[in-house]
Amino acid sequence: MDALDRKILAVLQTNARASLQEVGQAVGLSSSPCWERIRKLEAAGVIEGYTVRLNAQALGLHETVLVQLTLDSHTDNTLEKFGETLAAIPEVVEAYLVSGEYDYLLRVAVKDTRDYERLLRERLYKIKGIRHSKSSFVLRTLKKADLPL
Amino acid sequence: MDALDRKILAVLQTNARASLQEVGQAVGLSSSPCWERIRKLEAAGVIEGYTVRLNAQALGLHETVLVQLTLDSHTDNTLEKFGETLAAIPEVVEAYLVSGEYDYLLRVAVKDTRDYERLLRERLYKIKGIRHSKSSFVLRTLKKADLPL
DNA sequence: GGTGAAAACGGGCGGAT
DNA sequence: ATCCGCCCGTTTTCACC
Repeated sequence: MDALDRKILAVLQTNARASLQEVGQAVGLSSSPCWERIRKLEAAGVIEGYTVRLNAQALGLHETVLVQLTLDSHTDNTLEKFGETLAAIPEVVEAYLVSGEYDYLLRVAVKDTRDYERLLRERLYKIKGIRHSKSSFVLRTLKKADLPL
Repeated sequence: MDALDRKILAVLQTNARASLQEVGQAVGLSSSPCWERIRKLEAAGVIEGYTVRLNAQALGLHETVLVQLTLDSHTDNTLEKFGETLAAIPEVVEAYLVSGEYDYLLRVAVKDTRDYERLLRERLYKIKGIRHSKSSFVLRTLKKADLPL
């Protein structure tokens, strides 16, 4: 992982479909060594995969909600079960176990507030051991950036 | 945007580098209409671009911090200036204006706690008009998923 | 670790159904 | 609107530096 690798990653972050020649040109290399480096970055697990950046609005996902959760118990078992439960809820896009006054933060993407109410009632509140929950609706997304390199 | 388009998007979410033939096979179409549909989804802005999923750990970004911020003022001007300031800080990966008891939530990716302390001192605390801030360190990432389709 | 060229592959566009 | 096939660019390999 040298400076050239980071440059390559930066290019791929902005356009993962750039041809190897474009990548090479951008970093000052020909296509073959670029390909070799990318292959190694994939093998090393630095590159986990390639995705598409989608417009949530265009897909009808008009509301994003940030949910703070506190659980009753904090055993290994609880954490694992909770993780599995969240994994099964497609609307839960991100989930973090955090330090501080609450335990978990979720980012949830839903069609509208009615959809969120249903999710809360039928999915989240059905989870055993939730002591407390607080929902904050996203009013505006100010930034959504790639990882700093 | 029909069911086929959603299927195509689902395939691209898991692997944006899948060949058109692979995508076609997965959705039950040949490559040409797939390409046509993808082109239209790009033109319509549903597909905003293609990125690479990177392993933050492997890049030396060992800490993720969720920062709650409250500002003094809430005018249009304040919001805009604040947005521009955040845009210039590469470690700020996500930033939301939210409803509730605090105003903004940031997700910040840094090398370590020392790095975060520097960011806080040299960048965030330099922002005029911050009334309050609260940092929560991510102890475990439970989920990082694509948008639900 | 880099280049450059050759072979294999897939994307991009026509015409037919 | 989907399929088929042709052509050209790109990916991937390989011998050489």
